[in-house]
Amino acid sequence: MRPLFHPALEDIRPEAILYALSDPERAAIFAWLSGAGCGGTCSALGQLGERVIPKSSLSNHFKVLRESGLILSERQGVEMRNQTRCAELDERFPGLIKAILTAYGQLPEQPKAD
Amino acid sequence: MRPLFHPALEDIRPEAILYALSDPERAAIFAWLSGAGCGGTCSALGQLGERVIPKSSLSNHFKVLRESGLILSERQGVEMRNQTRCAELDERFPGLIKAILTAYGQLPEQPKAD
DNA sequence: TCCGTAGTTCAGAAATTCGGAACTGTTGAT
DNA sequence: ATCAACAGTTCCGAATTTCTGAACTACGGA
Repeated sequence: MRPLFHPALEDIRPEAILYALSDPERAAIFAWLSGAGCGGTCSALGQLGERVIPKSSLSNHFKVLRESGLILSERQGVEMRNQTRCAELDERFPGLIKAILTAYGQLPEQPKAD
Repeated sequence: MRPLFHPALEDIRPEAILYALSDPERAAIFAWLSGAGCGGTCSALGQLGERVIPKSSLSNHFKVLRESGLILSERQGVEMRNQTRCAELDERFPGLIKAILTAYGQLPEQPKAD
């Protein structure tokens, strides 16, 4: 397995962030990570809405979030702990993440972990 | 030519906005429209950065912006006047558009019309 | 009516995304 | 040490989406 790539704060590009969060499934994962203080793992995520997300897709979602600079992933034993980079991001792009989460929050659908 | 579709304010979805603006070319067009108070047209746009954007691509960019709810297009004689829906949008998604434009604004590249 | 300009639509090539199956790496049990 | 189970990744073919040149439509002026 290749080592995980995380962009440096100054290399994070707005288009990558918008792209990553333009997928409602990914946005829901990110929102869930923002909420759950602990480092969320793929398997802890369970289901988001109706659909069961195949694990290869889930893995890809985390990869997109990671490489866009939205989250930090770290292997911890057998599982992968993920946390948002919200504080850093708000420094670089003031108000952006919050505005996006708020925008999504206005819709009925909520992320729900089982 | 089919009549132009514009979503009602309440039908505008955050994912559509993020998707539309996750393309730097489209974001630059939108930023340019936000700046230029007048209704910008395709041909007034000229060039954005290095690349000359083919007009079919340009037409498609405007369509994506329009159908995501970001801009209002109106035929005026032979040309199409476009303006942003910033005020409305800020009501529905407070702070979102501004934060996105600010995020892009931090990068060196500027939209430039010839 | 005929021409030029502004923009749209069409269609095929290229690129991207999706997801099942196989694989890797880690832990714990025997 | 070997094995099994589990968490997640990678691979790769199918489906979808994007891109753009060429053809087309719409309008205005001469």
